[in-house]
Amino acid sequence: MAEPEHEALQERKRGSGVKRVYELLRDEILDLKLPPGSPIDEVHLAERFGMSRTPIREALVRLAGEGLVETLPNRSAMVSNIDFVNLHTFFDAITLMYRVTTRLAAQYHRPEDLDRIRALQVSYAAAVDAQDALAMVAINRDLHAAIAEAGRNPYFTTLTLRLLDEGRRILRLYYQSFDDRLPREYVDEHEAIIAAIAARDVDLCDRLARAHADQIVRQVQQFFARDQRMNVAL
Amino acid sequence: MAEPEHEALQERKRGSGVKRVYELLRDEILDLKLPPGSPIDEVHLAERFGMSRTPIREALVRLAGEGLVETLPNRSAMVSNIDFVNLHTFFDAITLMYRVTTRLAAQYHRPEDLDRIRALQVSYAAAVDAQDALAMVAINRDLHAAIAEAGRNPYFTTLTLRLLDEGRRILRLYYQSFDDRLPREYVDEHEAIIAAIAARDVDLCDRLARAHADQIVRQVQQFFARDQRMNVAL
DNA sequence: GCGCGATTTCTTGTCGACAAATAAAATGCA
DNA sequence: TGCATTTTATTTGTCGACAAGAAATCGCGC
Repeated sequence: MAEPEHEALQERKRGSGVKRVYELLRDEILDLKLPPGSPIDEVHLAERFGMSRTPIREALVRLAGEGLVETLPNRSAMVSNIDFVNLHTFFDAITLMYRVTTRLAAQYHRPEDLDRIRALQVSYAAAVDAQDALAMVAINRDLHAAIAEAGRNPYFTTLTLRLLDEGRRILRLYYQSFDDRLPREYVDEHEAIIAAIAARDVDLCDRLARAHADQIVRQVQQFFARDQRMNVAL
Repeated sequence: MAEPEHEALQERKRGSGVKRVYELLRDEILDLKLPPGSPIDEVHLAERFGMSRTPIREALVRLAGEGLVETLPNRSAMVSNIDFVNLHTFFDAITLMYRVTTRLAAQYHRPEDLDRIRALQVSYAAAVDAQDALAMVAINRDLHAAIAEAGRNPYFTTLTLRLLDEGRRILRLYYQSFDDRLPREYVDEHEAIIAAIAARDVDLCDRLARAHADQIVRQVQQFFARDQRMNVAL
């Protein structure tokens, strides 16, 4: 019998329910705590969070809108699968978004954007030094999200965020394969990109972002190519 | 007293309610029948569609996810405003998506894609000949959507669709300014793009798509620059 | 023992109702 | 009369319940 999530026997405020379950469910999906393909039972979640099915439902609809859960009519929703067959479409998209958002950041960033980006870069380097792969993945997402924000194009920012989140699941599979020796080179590449943004050098940003993305893509592809899990997951 | 939408006193099937109200509401927003900024009353919609508030609510959540309605906590949802100040971000985004999806279409299209695209192009030319601006806008959307589909990258396709829909509202304002003499040149440009896709000429696709997008952007920008409505809407 | 249909169970989709939160109206006071 | 405060009214957010659809179970005939 699942307890109603320790702290919250009562709801704190009126609109907080959906937000809580949305964010937590989201995190659990992206952290692979809820494995792709696993079914999602509404009543189960309702008792777990100690609330009615209505707010659960709304959270699921939102997650479905972002492609994180799939819903079939009259059947249980499930955590959406990672499409290994068409993984290249993901790589194409995130490579382009890396390039575009970095270019725009070079054009439109403001001083406070650079402060945020540099602070994240410090955290990123610390995570690499500490060999903390999980933190590294999470901060990498936040770093590129901050760069996208600095570009100030909401359409590109939205797509980039979606790709970064989807990428969190993929990188999770990737980085958990080598628990030691996190690549120091990403830190240097980030450093170069940030410098190019600060210098407002658009072309250099484009080249660096493309090289950065290509490098990640190459490594992840190599990993999936030699890993059996890929074929199993098909 | 609003009648429950003529035909449907009873629901046809179980899951059809949300879909119906979602699509209709969506169309009304994109056709500017529901002007930007107008509030959306849930109970009003509920009686209008002859159903409970629950499915209405779900449709609104979905529309909010696509950015077509904005919701404030404990306050009425409203049709999202068109952000004239940052219109250039929209133009940047749709220009890039035109280029990318057309390139990808050249690479990955299949014969049946070309059939669909050519059929839409015929409809488009017919709409131009008939001086039907509304149909022209709608078919233009479907045509570029079909091109994006042929490119087979769901991330780009999703963003392109969102931009095309948002663009439907903007083009609506634009085209209703001149009711006669619809530009024949767009037909020719489309024709050239389709030929380049069929020839699988990626570079040509890129150039043509960019020129096509730039041309539309230029015209619309000129329109908004000289139109007072822009400043009013700020 | 096994295939196939009926029945039961289980989960979702929808409903009507109630309470919280906000907006609007009315009241009191200077 | 003008402003602050209380009261009312409207609208959302959440709830529990019920019915429809689909999956699982059971029963029956072969």
